[in-house]
Amino acid sequence: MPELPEVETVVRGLRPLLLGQRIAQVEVRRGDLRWPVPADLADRLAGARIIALGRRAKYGLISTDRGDTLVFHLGMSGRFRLDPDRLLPHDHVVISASGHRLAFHDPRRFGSLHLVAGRAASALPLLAGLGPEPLDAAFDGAVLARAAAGRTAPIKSLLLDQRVVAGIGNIYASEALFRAGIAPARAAGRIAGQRLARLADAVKAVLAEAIAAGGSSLRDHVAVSGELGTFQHQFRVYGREGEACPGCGGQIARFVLQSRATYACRRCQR
DNA sequence: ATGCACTCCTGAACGC
DNA sequence: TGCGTTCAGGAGTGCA
Repeated sequence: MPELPEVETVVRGLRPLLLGQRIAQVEVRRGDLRWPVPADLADRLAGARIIALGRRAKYGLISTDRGDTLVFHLGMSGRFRLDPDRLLPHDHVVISASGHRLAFHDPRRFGSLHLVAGRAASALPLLAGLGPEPLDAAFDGAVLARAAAGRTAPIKSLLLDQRVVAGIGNIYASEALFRAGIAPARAAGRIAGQRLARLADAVKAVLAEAIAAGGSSLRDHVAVSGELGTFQHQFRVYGREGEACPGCGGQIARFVLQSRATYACRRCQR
């Protein structure tokens, strides 16, 4: 569930708690997440001071004064529990810093923790293949046009391809396509450049609004504080099968596109 | 190179 | 009430 806005919300919650703090201890209680937790993770983090927190695509980045960056991915059900009274099942990794204790909690274990040398997100091999950040100026209609040229795959697949643009997931793909008036199944290579420019703008708008709302809390996402995001109340099509389209009043359709639930208005989106 | 089905995992929701 | 089934989906893998 966590897409870019949710990860951004989590990082913004972690930053004031952790910035400048020294990590006292890291306990790996269960290491077989989406990828194995590095065996030396605890040793390399213990005693280090946290000097920066950031985000790249759906990855959170926690850098230390030892030149390492702890990279986390929340997968679908990952979250951080702040100062837990007691540890629960699925609290896989516990980070104890000077002032706070954080448990990385992930029932489905689609999330992951990595430790990489270096600090600049662009230099981290793990993140090397990612496309531009959608909210950066470097992402625009021209980027989409280049990626779409000659492609017969649905435009929604392109939005979900992290090599094309990094951070969009299933929910915001549907929302952005609705705002741009483009049918999710339309072949990417058969969309005019002007419409792709509109799509890039729609991506930026929906992500920015979602960040401002603290992300979307459907099932699993919560901020570090425990606060729920509210953007799910502003979805125009996602999860609204059969409801009235905010554009034309017709019924919003749900269909499966490449084994992903997809929501769209057949009349407004072409 | 491209497209796409499959896979991992668990809990919630649903149907009988 | 209780059981079994379906669904949710990020992203890597493998095949056509």
